[in-house]
Parts: sequence; structure tokens; C-alpha cells
Amino acid sequence: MKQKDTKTTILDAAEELFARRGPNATSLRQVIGRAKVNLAAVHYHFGSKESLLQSVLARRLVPLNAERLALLEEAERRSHRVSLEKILEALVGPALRLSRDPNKGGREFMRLLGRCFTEPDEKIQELLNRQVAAVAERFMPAFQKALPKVPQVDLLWRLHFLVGAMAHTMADAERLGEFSGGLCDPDDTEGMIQRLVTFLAAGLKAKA
Amino acid sequence: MKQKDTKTTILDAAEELFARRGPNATSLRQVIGRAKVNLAAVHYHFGSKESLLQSVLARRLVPLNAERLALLEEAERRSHRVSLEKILEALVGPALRLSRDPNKGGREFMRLLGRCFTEPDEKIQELLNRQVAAVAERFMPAFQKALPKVPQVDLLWRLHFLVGAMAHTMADAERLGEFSGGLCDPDDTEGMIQRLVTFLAAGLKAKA
DNA sequence: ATTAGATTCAAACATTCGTTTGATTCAATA
DNA sequence: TATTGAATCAAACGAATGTTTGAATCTAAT
Repeated sequence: MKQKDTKTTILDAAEELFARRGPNATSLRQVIGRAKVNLAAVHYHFGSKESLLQSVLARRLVPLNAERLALLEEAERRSHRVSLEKILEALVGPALRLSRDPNKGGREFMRLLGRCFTEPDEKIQELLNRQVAAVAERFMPAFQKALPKVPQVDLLWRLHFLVGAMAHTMADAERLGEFSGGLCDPDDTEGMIQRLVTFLAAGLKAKA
Repeated sequence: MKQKDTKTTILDAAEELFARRGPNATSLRQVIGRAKVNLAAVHYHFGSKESLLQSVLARRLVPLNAERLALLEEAERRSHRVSLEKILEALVGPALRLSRDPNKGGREFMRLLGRCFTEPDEKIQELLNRQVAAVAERFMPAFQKALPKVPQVDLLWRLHFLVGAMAHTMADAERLGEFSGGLCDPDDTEGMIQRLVTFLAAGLKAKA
């Protein structure tokens, strides 16, 4: 299909530019300049810039969260008591795999995602909240089961901290590379996730 | 001084609007509308919108980081071995006090600060990096001394996670309130900080 | 009272933005 | 081949943006 070609071309260009300079700071003319398509094509295929951003997010986010839920369900099918680390891996692992995907997107998209979490735009927040809510609805009971001693209020707060650590790591892993003088390697996604899981597991288990 | 009145009025208005809708989504005309001053006054006193944002950030950030460093130095003067929790409190405590400051700003500013951390604008990143670097330069050795068993690479990663959890909590504590159905109180800053310190301390102490 | 500098003001500037338009091209069907 | 609907194109639209201008106003020292 020719339309999908143009559509995907626009999505790819928008994804990279949105991730690098932020959606607000990226004009449609920059997008079509990179995609080498006509300006009107964006509105023909997506309707508006905002709708384009939603499509950019949904393209990766929907499968990502589906994979998260599938992993959690598989773990629960395998054993009655799922360890905290397994849950965290189901939550963080798919993001890891996405970031190493040789296809376009990868870390660029994760940076964009991390940014959108603190983006003020309402429509985008609704989209993200819907996705986050669907994931949280399934993961929250799993966390509660794995951490029966942690009061619900504390658990909610800690999951909030978790989201922050995750989003910031997604969005700005490169900065740590510069900051540490090359000591930390932001391309070592495997090690990054492992360290993040260790950190989060300890924080979640802490006694109040 | 009359100039300071106008200057401060603009700073206050910009701070609130920048925090609520984000710097990019806030126009100077919205700022001067709230401040009830002339549009040209912004450029007369600050030179540009970007410079205004820098002033908004610096006004709170510079004293905040100065207080952090002072608290750390005081703790080190008092005892040779400063506990991890004391260090964390020196890092997080001033932000807590700022957020409860009855003066204008408070939580609004913290939300803005959290947002700017993931903002793509280069000039602002430079300002933040300068501030963060100054703080990190003093806190990093303190953390190392308090956590001698944690390898430096892991410690750097964990401090990166820490920044993420902190920034996200600053920026979006209200969202947790809605999300938890009122179970978590985002106005209970004291409890919030306490929980954050507990979470972070456990994560930082974890065995690799 | 006059002067000089600092501050405020209304108005316009040039640019950029997202969006729309209407003609044109293309692909596939009948 | 003729026709139809989808897809692309150059061009323009109106609105909003940050910034500049130059005159008016205020303040305080001479």
C-alpha cells in the first residue's frame, strides 16, 4: 500500500524529531522536511498535529503495554507466587527490548515517552493515563501480592517513585554518560535495566 | 525600588503559568495579562522570554542548592560519619521546605523544575546542568563515604534513578492523588519526603 | 523649574505556526 | 478507454508568537 508508506514515513520522521526536540518545539514543516512529503499529507493522513503525536505514541505504546501484560500473565500462570523481581522485569523488560529494536524508534521513542510524561498537554495526558491505568490495574494487585507487608498507601507512593525513576532513565540515560565522564555506558541497556530492577526492588521492599 | 516591583510581578506570574502549562505553551501575552504589565516591560527587564525563564528558575534554584550544600556541610561538621538518611534529607529537605513556603512559588515552582529537567531547550539544560553539577560535586563524595560497598558505577546509576524519582515526584505529585482515588495525599509534603527518603535509601543500599 | 535617565505604554513588526483550499496526479475498476 | 475515488501538490490563510520601536510618563537630581 502506498498510503502506508507515506504514513509510516511521516510517523518515523515525527518520532525522531519529537523525541529529539520535543513535540512542542517541532513544527510540522520540520517533519515534512525530513520525511520529504507534502505538508498537506500530514493533515490528510492524520488530521492534525496532535493526532499525529497520538499516533506516534500509540504505535509503540500499545504493543509495549500488551507485551507487559502478557509477560505478567505468563509469570502468574507459571507459579502461584511471582517474585518481585519477575514483576519488575515484566514491567521494565519490554521497554528494554523496545529500546534495542533495530527498527526505527528504539531509544528515540523512549526519550519521547519520558518527555510526554511531564508534558502539560491534556489530550496526550489522557492517552498516557489510559495506557498507564490499564497497566497499573493489572500490576498493582501483583505488587500487592508480592509485597503483602507494605501498606497500600506506601505502595502507591513507591510505584509513583518507580515511574519517575523509569521515565527519567528512559528519557535521559545519555546525560548520565556525559555526566559520569564515560564511566556509565548508556548503551548497555541490559546492565541499565538490571541496575534499575535492583534499585527498585530494594526501594519497594523497604520497611516503613 | 519600583523596578523590582514590576520585575517580581512578572517573575511571579511567569512562574505560575510556566509551571501550570509549561514554558513553551505559555505566551508572554498570557504572562503580562496575569501580571497586568506592558508587554515591552518583559523585554525591558529581562531581554527575552528565554532569559525570563532562566530568571524564574535561578530565583529559587540558587538559594535552594545553597541550602542543600549548607545542610550537608553542617552535617559533616557535626559527625565524621554522616548517615545516608541525613545526606538524603539534606538533598530533599530544602525542596520540601520550599514547597511549603507560604510565599509565591512553592509547589508550583517544583512542578516547573521537574518539567524543565526533561525539557529539550539547550540553554535551560545548561543552566540546570550547572546547578546540578555544583550540587553533585559535593554530594557524590558524601554518598560514596556513606556507601563504601557500592561500586562507583552502580552508585552513579542509582543517583540517576534518584533524580528521576525526585523530579517526577516534584512535578506530578498531584496525579498520584487522583490516581489513588484520594488515598494518597499530595499535600502531605512531610509524609511524601519521608516516604521518598525511605525508598531512596533502600534502593541506594541495595546489593548489586 | 529643568534636565536626564529610567520606566511604561500602545502599536506595529516580521516570522512562524497549524490548517485549509482547490487543482492535479495516480491507480484501479468497469 | 473512461471514470471514480484516493493521494499528492503548491499556495495561501488567519492567527499567534517573540520582538522592536518611538513616543509618553515618571522620578530624582541639578
